Amino acid sequence: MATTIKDIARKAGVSISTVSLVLNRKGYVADETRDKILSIMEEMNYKPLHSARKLATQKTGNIGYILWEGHFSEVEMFYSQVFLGMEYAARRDDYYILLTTVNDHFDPKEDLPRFLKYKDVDGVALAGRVPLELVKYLDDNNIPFVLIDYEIPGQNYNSVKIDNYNGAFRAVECFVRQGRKKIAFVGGTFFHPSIKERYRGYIDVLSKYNLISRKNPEIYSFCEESETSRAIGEKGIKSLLSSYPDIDAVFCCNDTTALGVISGIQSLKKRIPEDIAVIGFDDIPPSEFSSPKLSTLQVPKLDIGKEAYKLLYERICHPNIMPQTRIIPVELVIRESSKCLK
Amino acid sequence: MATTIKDIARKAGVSISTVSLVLNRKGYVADETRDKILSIMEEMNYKPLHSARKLATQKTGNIGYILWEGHFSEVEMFYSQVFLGMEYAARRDDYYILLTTVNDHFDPKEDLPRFLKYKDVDGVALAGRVPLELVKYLDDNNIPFVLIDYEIPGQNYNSVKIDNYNGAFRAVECFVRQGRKKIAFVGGTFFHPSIKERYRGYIDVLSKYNLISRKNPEIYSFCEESETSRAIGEKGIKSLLSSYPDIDAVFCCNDTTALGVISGIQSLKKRIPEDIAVIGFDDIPPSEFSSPKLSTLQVPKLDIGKEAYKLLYERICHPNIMPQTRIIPVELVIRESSKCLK
DNA sequence: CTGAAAGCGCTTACAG
DNA sequence: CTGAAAGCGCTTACAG
Repeated sequence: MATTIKDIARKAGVSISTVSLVLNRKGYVADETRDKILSIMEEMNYKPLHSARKLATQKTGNIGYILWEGHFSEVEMFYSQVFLGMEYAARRDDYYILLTTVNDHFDPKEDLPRFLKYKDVDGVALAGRVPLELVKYLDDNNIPFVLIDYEIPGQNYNSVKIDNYNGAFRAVECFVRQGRKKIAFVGGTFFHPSIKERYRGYIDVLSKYNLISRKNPEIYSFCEESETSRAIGEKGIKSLLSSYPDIDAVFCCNDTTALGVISGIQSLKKRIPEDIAVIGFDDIPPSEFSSPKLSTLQVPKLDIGKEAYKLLYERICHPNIMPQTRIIPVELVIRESSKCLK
Repeated sequence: MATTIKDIARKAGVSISTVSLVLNRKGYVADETRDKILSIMEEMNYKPLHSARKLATQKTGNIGYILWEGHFSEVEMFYSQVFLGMEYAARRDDYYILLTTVNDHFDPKEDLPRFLKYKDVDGVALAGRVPLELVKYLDDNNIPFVLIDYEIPGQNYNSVKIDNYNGAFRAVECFVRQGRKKIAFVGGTFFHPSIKERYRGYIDVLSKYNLISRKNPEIYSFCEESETSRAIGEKGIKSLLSSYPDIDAVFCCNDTTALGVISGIQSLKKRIPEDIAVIGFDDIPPSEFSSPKLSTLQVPKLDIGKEAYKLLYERICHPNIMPQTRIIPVELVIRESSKCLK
């Protein structure tokens, strides 16, 4: 048998109430008493039993982390890193993070994650694109939640976002400063708000520098209505180059796509960055090892998880505070694929 | 307030004991009573509170899943998929899986995962290479555990392994059948038993077909003492080809390495599979999209997780059963990188 | 086959 | 500042 609060109380010659008070840093306890109890706890290696605590406080001590299955199964380490960031942050408050996935076809009656069905979480983080019905369910049932890298138009929810617009803006502006004129965009479905925002940043730079205008309305962009992949990147750039062989820079909606773009450019025997410069978005691990190494916008994944946790935690503690949005800045990392030409 | 066992009992006109009995499918309850209770539960959407249940049964209802941080942060989706497999299997018994990472430098006093420190799990799955001290800790403390894709020499623990040897054997034999003679191996550290086994399979095929022998002892293998990566694959094949330009096939310790090998071969302007055939191991998602598409040994990741769960569960229920090892078969998937030549 | 009662290990007003 | 007591929602011998 593990040692319990009773054992501590007995050994310290106090009641279990007092032990509980010092355990929870609540109420007034004489310094002397507190120190004694603390040292006995230490000595006996006492750890309160979570299930007992949860039963008494009517809290679950868990947070759910829900990810669309497609995201989890693909090359995306992105949301796994965000998960880790949450898990690190949650240690502070002894929260456990329960990870599960949901499908596209989501019916709240059938597909509700177990931890929601059994009310085993105090709140939920939704990572990336998730079914609307799920969000609605959480909202209707007053379950605190936070959206990560996703937003629902017209709704004001707790959310943590990447600074997609400014990141894209900076990347494309960097091309312009290098004197590049024909800057293409390769991406996936705009169904994901992040991609849309990145595209918006791209367009705004072109406008700012008159690279598109009324007399020059051509936009070199390829967007496939599907999840991003290397394959799409390769296909996209090949398609663009066949129509516009003088493209000299490509901004990609993310690194996965960019790695495909690099392959595509190389298979056409063009040089990177001499002929065409490439910048991605996300900074996934392979980007550092690609050849040439991929320039990209570094997204601090662990920080995103951490912020998401903090937001969610606040909401759990104060259910009535206003929903907040936190924008996480990104950093432009210039590597070989967009090096400045001499 | 959610509905409790009391509410059900009152409405059914029975005691909470009886409700509990039907909840747990225990003891004898009159069919009529049972049906009535069941339908009332359904009607009131009753779900037992896990923390209360856990407190009463002295079980935690959780299983820990521990992963070396390096594995989680790298390109490896492998162990995430295994995790998913466990999570699916665990639904059957209402177990939650708690995922966390550990570092290389592991001190049981400092770095013990929270769920172990607080005794919040009934058992633990160890995925891939984990610190020996951790395994020792679990063993010493009689905490049920299962090793996934890892083994500890000289120890007989519950474990789920990939059929590395036979997979490798089949892949290399496939090269031989195509008439290839100079078959190379590119890999990472043998510190990981799986890689060692794959190498063993490779060598045994060479011996079987007299591709190595006393008068022909040359082995074309490159193994870097580090974690595998695309970079290592690229470096490895370039190094091998500079010494042995007539290599006509490469078996790689895993797909990540193989993708690097492909880049390396392509940068040297050799054709795949005409000049050199390539086979990897694991079947990670990018392998299907590489150009050429990578032949590989498909490892059923979800099944591994499922088996690991089952093994662990049995062990939790029957602490004294003998440790078992389950070998999960793999399937050779021939894609473009090792297509047969006409 | 069913119910009353004790117990799991904690928290939390409340009284002093 | 501290303790006695009730309570959180369940399970489990035990008695009948």
